Amino acid sequence: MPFNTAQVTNLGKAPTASDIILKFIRDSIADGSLDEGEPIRQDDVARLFNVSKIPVREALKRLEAEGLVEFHRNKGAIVTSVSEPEIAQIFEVRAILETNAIKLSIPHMTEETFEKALAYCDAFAKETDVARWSELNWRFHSCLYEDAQRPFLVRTIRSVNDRLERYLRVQLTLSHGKQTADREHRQILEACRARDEEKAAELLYAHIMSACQSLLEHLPAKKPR
Amino acid sequence: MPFNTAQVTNLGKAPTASDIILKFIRDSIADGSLDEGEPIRQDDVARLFNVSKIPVREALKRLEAEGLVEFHRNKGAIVTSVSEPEIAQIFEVRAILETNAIKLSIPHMTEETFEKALAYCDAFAKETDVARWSELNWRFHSCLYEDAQRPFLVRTIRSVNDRLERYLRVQLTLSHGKQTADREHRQILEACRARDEEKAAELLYAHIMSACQSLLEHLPAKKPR
DNA sequence: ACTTGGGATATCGTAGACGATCTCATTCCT
DNA sequence: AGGAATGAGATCGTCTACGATATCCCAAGT
Repeated sequence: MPFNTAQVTNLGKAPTASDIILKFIRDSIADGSLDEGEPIRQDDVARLFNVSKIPVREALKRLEAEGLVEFHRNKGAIVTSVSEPEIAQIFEVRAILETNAIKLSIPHMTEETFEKALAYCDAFAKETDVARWSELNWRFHSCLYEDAQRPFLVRTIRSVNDRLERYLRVQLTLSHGKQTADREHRQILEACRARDEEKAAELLYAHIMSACQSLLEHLPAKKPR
Repeated sequence: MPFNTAQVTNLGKAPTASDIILKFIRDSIADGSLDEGEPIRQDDVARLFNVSKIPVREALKRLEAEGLVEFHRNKGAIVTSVSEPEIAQIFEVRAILETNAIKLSIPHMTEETFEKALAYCDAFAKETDVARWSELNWRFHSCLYEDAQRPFLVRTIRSVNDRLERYLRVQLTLSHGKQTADREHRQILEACRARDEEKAAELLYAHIMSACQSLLEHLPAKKPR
C-alpha cells in the first residue's frame, strides 16, 4: 500500500459535536468566562456552534457528572457554586491523594523525571501568558506522580483538580501566587531528588493547603443569586 | 393555607426519563446484568422504556463520565472492563481515602455513631438477601466517616466505590467473604470506640486490601472479546 | 402602591425522522 | 476453501418539530 499513513487520521476517534461542545464549556468554566451560578442556555450554545441542542445537552449531562454544572428540571443547567468550606475540603482531598502519590513515586523516580520536572518549573517561571500557568502547574505536579505507575490514582487527582480548576487559575494570578508556587515547586523537587519521601509529602501538603488558604483569603464575597 | 403539605411532592425534582434510565443502567451494571465489555444498544433500552433514544444517550453520557461505560464513535457505548491491575489501584485509592476519613472522624464520634454502626453490622450479618449486602456494607463504612464532617471526601469515596460496585458484590458472595467482612467490621468499630485512630486506620486499610486480594484470586480469567 | 391574572415569549425535554457509518450475510472469483 | 465485493439491515449522531414548563411584562383590581 503506497500511502503515507503517518498523516492518516483515525476517524473513529474524530470528536463528535458533543465532544467539542463539552470541551468548550469545560474550558469556559475553567477560564471564568462562565461564572458560578450562571445559567447555560442550551439554545444559545447550540446557535453558537450552529447545531441542534441535542449535543449540547449531552455535553452538559457529562459535565453534570463531573460536578461542574447542575441540572434543574425544566430550568436547564447552571454552573456549580462551590462554598468556601467545600473548596477547603476539595483542596484537602487533593492533598491526601497527592501526598500519597508522591510517596509511591519517589522510590521509582529517575534522573529523567527530575530533568523533566525542572523543565516544567522553568517553563512555569518564565511563562507570561496567564492562561498557561495552570496547565504548566498541572504538568509539574503530574510529572512527579508518573513514576508511581498508578494511572487511576493520577486520574482521580486530575478529576478532583478539575473541580478546582477555575479557582486554581484565580489563585495563581494573586500577587505572589505564582512566585510562591514556583519556590515551593522547587523545594518539593529537591526533596524528591534527595529521596526524602516524608519531607516531599510534607512540603507538598503544605504547598496545597497554603494555596487553599491564600485563595480563600482573596475570594470575593459570594454574590446572592 | 389549609393543605397538608407533608404529602406534597416537589415536582421540580421529579425525575426525567433520562434520570430513570441512568439509575436503571447503573444498577444493571452493578448487579452484573450488564457484564463488562457488553455493548449497550441504545434502541433496545429506548424500546424497553418506550421512549426515544435521546434520554438513553443522555444517561449514557453521564455514565461515561462516571467511568462505567465507554463511548466509541459510531459504535455506541460498552460497559467498561477493568483490568486486574486497575482493580488493585482502585482499591488502593479507596484505602487511601477511607483511612484518612476514619482518622478525621474518630475524634468526633459519638455514642450514637457507635450504636448506629453496630446496628449496621448486625443488619449486615443477619441479611440473607445477597442484593442487600453491598448496600449495608456501604452503610456501615459511610457511617464511620460521617463525623468527619467532610461531605466532599465521603462523596469522593462513594464515587470511587461506585467504580467497584459490581466487583464488591462478587467479593461479598465469595465463600467466607461476608463472614470475614463482618468480623473485620466489628474490629474496626472496636478500635473506633477505643479512639485509636492509628489502629482503626490500619485495620481498615488491611480490610480493604484483603478484600481486593480475595477478589483478584477469584476473578474468572478475562474472556477475549 | 401592591397584588393578581393573563398572554406572549423563551426554554426545556423528548418524539419521530434522516443521513452516515457499521456489521453481517450472501455471492462471486480465484 | 478462502478472500473480496456487495447489499441489506442495524445502529449511531443529530435534525426539526412539538408539547410542557418557566419567565417576563402589562393591565386590571384592590
